[in-house]
Amino acid sequence: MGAMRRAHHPATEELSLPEVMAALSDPLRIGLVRLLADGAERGWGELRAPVAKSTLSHHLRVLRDAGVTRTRQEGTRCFVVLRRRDLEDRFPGLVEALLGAADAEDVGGGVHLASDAGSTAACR
Amino acid sequence: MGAMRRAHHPATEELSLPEVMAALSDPLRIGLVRLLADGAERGWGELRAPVAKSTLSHHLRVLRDAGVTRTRQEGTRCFVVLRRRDLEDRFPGLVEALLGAADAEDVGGGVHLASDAGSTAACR
DNA sequence: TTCGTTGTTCGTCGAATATCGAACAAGCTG
DNA sequence: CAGCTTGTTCGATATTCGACGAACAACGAA
Repeated sequence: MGAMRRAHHPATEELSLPEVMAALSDPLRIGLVRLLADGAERGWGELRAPVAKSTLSHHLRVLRDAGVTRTRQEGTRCFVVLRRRDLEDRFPGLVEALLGAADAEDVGGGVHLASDAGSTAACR
Repeated sequence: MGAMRRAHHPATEELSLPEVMAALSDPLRIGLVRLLADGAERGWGELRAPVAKSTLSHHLRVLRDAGVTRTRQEGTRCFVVLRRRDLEDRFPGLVEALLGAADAEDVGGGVHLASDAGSTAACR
């Protein structure tokens, strides 16, 4: 793939509150964070969103540049994980509050895993 | 003044998480929210920020439209107050987390009250 | 009524953002 | 090596955003 040259990944101390807030102000990106909320590392290929792959790549980059997620590359594919610990250290309670609110109104519901049946209606 | 026609003020149930997050992703607006964090209603004239008044008006509008603040008009001047209760109802913990993080790194420190000596160095 | 005060709105600019399709690059696979 | 898969990057748009100064509107005061 495109090398993902210099994946950047800001250090914990470098996280910027406005930047993180901005990264978390897009429904699609909130949806991605919700998917990653369980702490599991997800493969790019598992992610399904109603946008072109280049657009999804862009959003994942915004999250990564802001320090919200960490991307790892393994062979041809890459994996994403939420940097929950780092975020909690710098902005205590922020992610939890966001996730609570986002779940309550299903923000970013268009984003789901490949294994999911139909987004909201997971079971049955 | 410019009438402030149809101040809009979304109802509590209408608050949008992405919109609120976006409103809170600007350093200057975060600074304003920090000023209003004590729950006190502030007059427009008390607010000091390193931008033109039209720009400040714009930011206050963004906050109001997103439902973060409420603006009241009294005669010639208007007053602003943080809609903390409403925000807490819809997005529990969000404002508190934001304020905690913002205070920790003095985000939006350029915004202060007219009575403040020099922003950070309040006393002496 | 004529000012002065106080904010809002307008027009404009440059920068940033969201999106897409196409081209590209880096690893596997055959 | 040739080809496939998987993402990234590159334009190209269209939209939005932040900022400013100037014009405007509403109210109180002289």
